[in-house]
Amino acid sequence: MSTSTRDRILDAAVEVMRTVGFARTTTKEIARAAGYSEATLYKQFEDKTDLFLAVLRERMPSFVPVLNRLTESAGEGDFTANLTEVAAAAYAFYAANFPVLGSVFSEPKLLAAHRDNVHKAGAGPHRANERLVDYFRAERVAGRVAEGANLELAATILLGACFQAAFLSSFDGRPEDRGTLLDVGALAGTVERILT
Amino acid sequence: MSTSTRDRILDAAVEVMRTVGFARTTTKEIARAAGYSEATLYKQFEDKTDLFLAVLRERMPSFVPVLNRLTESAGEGDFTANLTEVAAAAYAFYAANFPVLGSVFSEPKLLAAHRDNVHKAGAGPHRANERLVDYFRAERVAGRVAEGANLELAATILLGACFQAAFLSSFDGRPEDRGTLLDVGALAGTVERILT
DNA sequence: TGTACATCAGTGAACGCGCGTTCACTGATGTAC
DNA sequence: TGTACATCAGTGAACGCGCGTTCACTGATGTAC
Repeated sequence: MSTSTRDRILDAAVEVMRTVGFARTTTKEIARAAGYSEATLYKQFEDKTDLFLAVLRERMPSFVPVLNRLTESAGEGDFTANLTEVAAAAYAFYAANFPVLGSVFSEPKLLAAHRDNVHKAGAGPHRANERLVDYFRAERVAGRVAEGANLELAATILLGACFQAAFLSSFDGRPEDRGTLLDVGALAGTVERILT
Repeated sequence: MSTSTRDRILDAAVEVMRTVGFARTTTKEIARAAGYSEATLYKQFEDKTDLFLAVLRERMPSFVPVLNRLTESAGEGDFTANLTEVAAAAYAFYAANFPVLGSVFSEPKLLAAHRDNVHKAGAGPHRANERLVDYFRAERVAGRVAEGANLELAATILLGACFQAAFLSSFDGRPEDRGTLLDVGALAGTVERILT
């Protein structure tokens, strides 16, 4: 089972975006990286915007599966360890994708189209917050989260801290130094205290 | 005292960036918005990158002054009210500037040059976190913050929550709805509890 | 005062370049009889 | 089996356009005598 032409183009596009940046991601560069002529891109996609939207839709990973898995096994494992896992996954995701995510804001038309796509699919960046709240709710049922706790705020705090730390390390050009910039363990501990 | 040609160009550039987006901010558009010919841009700036760097350096506001003022009057006023003020200022700043800030990631060369500029000036986005820690430290001296509190984490939590909320509202295209997306008062209260 | 010249902010029109996009084409593979 | 034709993934070369940039120029203002 070899990968399709379309898949190879999408892979090439996301690689070019990551290496030379969104603004320099031209049809020529994508074709070159994919090993096809530019004309082939236009057999697979209507135009450049269509190709970009497909990359955004089909090549952006997510850490929502981590949240779903935790929700299913709520009440099990060490609570702090679970929160640490969420924070680490969130940080890794944001740090890996901040440059691409941010770049989309440079083309308002593309951003609007992507937002509509994502909205129709019931997805979007706010989805992570909602799913984290779902997990907290499940833990509340399991008795590990207090009744009066502000779940939305706790989720914003946990993900927001990871998001900002990822932004700072992307800005400094070193997306790897997660340990120095954010102590995910301490963050998890603090969020746990907020929830209990 | 009329504004200089240079100032008018910078004002026009930042306006165009905000209205049509970074990718569509061409020399033609800037000249048009400023009321000059394109040639005039090149009398004031070496090239387009030089102009963009000047915009980033001289036209990006900051909420650091808010933090400095609070630090100077540490121990005064209501602590929660102070934290709420910080959160509101941070949210307003991030929401207003996220599109431009994010767009810079689309041009890695520009990002690197801006990072160096900002680094030489002793500034940068991490500066807000540092100055907030300074404020917390001053409040610790004033007796309103506990000795063992993790000040860096508290700062990341406060600013990170604002940052992510600003991102979400920018993504949804409505940078104004601060009230619905983030309860700055509840956030301030939670951060205060972390610190005491 | 008038006159000659220097300075300087600003411009119209052109430039080469690289972009996204298209078109007529090729050559390999599959199919019918 | 060979032959004639259809299909289809992929391309080389060109296209018009809008970009950033430059150049020779203008016309108003300042200055010297």
